[in-house]
Amino acid sequence: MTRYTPSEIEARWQAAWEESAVFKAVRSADKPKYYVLEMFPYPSGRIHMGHVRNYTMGDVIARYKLATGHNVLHPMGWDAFGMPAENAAMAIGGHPKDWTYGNIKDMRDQMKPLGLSIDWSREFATCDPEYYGQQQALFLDFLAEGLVYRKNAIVNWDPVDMTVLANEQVEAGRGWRSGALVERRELTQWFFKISDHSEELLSALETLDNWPAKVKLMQANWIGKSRGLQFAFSTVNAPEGHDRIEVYTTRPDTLLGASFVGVSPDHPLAKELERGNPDVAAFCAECRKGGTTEEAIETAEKLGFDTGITVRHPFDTAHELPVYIANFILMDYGTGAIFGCPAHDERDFEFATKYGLPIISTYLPSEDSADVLEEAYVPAKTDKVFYNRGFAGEQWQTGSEAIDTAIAFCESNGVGQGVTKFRLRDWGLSRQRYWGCPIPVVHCDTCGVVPEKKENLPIELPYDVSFDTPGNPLDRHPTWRDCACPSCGAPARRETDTMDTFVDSSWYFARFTAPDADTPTVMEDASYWMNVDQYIGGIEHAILHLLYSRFFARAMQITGHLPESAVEPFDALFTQGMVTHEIYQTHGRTRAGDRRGEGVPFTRYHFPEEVTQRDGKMVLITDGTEVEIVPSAKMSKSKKNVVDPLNIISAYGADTARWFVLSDSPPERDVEWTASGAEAAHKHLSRVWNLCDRISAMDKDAKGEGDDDLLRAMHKTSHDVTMGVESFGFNAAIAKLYAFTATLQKSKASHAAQREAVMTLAQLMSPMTPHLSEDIWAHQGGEGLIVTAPWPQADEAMLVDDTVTLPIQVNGKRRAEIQVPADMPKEEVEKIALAHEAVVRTLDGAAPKKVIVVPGRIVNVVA
RNA sequence: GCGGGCGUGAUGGAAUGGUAGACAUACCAGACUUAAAAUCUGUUGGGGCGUAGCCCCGUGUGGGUUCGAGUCCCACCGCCCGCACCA
Repeated sequence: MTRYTPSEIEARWQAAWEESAVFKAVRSADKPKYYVLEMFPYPSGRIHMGHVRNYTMGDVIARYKLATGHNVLHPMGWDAFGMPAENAAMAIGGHPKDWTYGNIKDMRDQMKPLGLSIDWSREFATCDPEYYGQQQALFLDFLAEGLVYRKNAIVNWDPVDMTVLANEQVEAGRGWRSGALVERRELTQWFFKISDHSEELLSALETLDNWPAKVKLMQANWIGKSRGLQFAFSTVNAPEGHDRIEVYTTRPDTLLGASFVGVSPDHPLAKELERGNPDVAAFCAECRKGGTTEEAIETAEKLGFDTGITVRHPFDTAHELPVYIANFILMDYGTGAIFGCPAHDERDFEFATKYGLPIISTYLPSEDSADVLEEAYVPAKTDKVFYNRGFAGEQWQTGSEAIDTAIAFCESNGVGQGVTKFRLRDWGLSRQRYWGCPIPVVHCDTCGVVPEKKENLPIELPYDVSFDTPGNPLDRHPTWRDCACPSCGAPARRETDTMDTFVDSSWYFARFTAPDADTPTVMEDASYWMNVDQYIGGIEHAILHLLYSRFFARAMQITGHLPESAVEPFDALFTQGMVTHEIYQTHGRTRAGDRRGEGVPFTRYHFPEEVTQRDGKMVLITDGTEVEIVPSAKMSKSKKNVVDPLNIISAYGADTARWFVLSDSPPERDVEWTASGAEAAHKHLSRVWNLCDRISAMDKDAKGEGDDDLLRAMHKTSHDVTMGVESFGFNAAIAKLYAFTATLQKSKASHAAQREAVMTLAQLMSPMTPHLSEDIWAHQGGEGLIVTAPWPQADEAMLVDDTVTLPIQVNGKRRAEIQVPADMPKEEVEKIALAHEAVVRTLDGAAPKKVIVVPGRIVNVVA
């Protein structure tokens, strides 16, 4: 008997696949195409279990589609620009380019042993000039089309990374990567006009039937559509040029409940007043300070400054309202000014109470409700309420109805107009960094901003830069920075900002369809391969990456780089869970002389390979100290709860790692990596291997028993596994494979039947454990490679048994079961069921009222 | 606050409205072995009885729809995630 030695067989079959070029994607008309893509990795230098899980899922789909007769495109690349490369250069010296390409080589070497069905001939990195040069070409086309523009803007400035961040990259007031508190700065920046597509990006979400509802919802919330009324208050005693204050409201039905007008500290009126009044200036400065931190937002008191200015109510010009500068009003939402309706808004209520402003209700729960409110009355917009100060529509109506009628009324009476606003703002793409795609424009004193000529692309990054001073090295690089104006030829200055790395990942999926083309895409290839049929990645990209990619697909369609059919580039999206692990920790106290002081408690973390189980406790291998176990959490280097895929591959083989990451949990949920689970996966693969050996050694002519049962089980397994793979039910599919393996192990069937069974088992396992499957296939004399063998078809006739076991319920409780032929008529089943001893006993002489027979399923007797 | 999701054995989790707990882990018992490892076999939701068997209870809690509910509906409790001074 031979032994299952993955290291040997895995290398052998990987070589065989490479030699036969089975994974090379070929365009041809004879087969349907299938494009499966996993979100490409950042080349940090090491693969982790999350990568293994992500790519294994994609691989299962890709191999399954290959076996079911598709032309499969399954590419891999590198999201290679970004700050870690510069940080590494600053920390350890060296050059971002060398660091990045070194990491790519390392990671490719670590990834190849996984045996993924990737067409490596299409590989590229976003830092390849051949890629980012085409990105620059795209940028120029977008510029010509008005999809990208330049403006002065208040931007989020990350003081640690010394760069600008998009709103999407600010999390709770901190930079998404550095964690530093974000500051406001005013700079001239490049922007993609994504906001022009807000409506489109929102409404098209409805067409994405195979996207998780959660992701669609998150995008919808992010785009943030609201319908409301925009109108102006005329001011009474405001400075010149401020005779009107534009406000936006989503609740125009509460207009008669207005008791004050509030403007943002960044509103032009506030800024005007600030210049002439030190008190206003002091107040505004106070508001701007630290206003972006989460704590500040949660705890900040509503602060207001009475400007002394008043405005006239549009419906009653004799009625004047005070104008406050208020800290809770955001300049970049709506018009930066609101009217306050304390009766129906908690925030306004708090403000009004504090500053002694009137609280005027416009609607109440009922006609006889008291008109003095103790707190803001804020019912759901779908609730019907009584409008005691309504001005349009019925007295009794829902908030939604009232809003619609109020907008119509205001429009026809010349008080503003109904407008739709979006929360989504334009995407600022300028970054003051070196390691990114240079923005291909030139600043000329006479011509202004001049696009670079396409024939000069790519504008390559210079290699000779240094990172010894903070800021952008391109700014300090005269020979690169200084150039001739593409328009007039006079000395000019290259744009030294580079593009946000999210640009790089917003079209890579399209580039994979023609990775070597000297245009961004080739329409013929894009038309054939697009869309991505199945996209797989982490939920953390639910908003940013996916929204930007959807915008890019539209922009590329407008500029003729993608067919119209590709405006939604990802037909199906799957967001997979993380790989988690228990955390092992012990506690200690610092010794004398520690810089933290003496006797300070601290936590020590231990790698999984440093602990072992002894007498039912987890202890340190070195000295037997018991460790505290913290429940499973995302693998993280700092907590040391990591398992290196390379160690698993060398200990058990890639097939074991692949099998295990899919086996224990549904793919969308987190999976906990456990040593015993990995062990079990490996044992199972060994069992299958031994099974194959045993069958090979059988007497070829021996008669067996139970051939039919075995083959029925085989067909059922084929059916169940196929359903599982099709619906991302990998864990359930694997359970069926475990069960079938046990059946086969116990089988006494003939050699022919067992051989067929083990070959089918190998095929059904092949998307998960491709190397082992190839080996079994070869051992059993299978034709060609298993990867190209057609997927097993379950024979419908073999899925139904001749006899079935029917449970019999009496009043919904199971009382007995009977074996009957599958095709027995209902009446006869009913007769047998009612005659059953247990049924008779339970009925106790009572006549059944009704008998429900669900063929092949169940019998229920209603007494 | 708004929006969404989830609650099933010791654990991860199965279950087109049709026998709840598949499969795996863990535990326990047994076989093989001088012994251990490995391997194999078996048991394991709770309770009860007259114990080849049968009965009762059981999918967070309480209701409802249904011949039949883990699954559908309502309310509540708990946990998780996303968004958030958004006018």
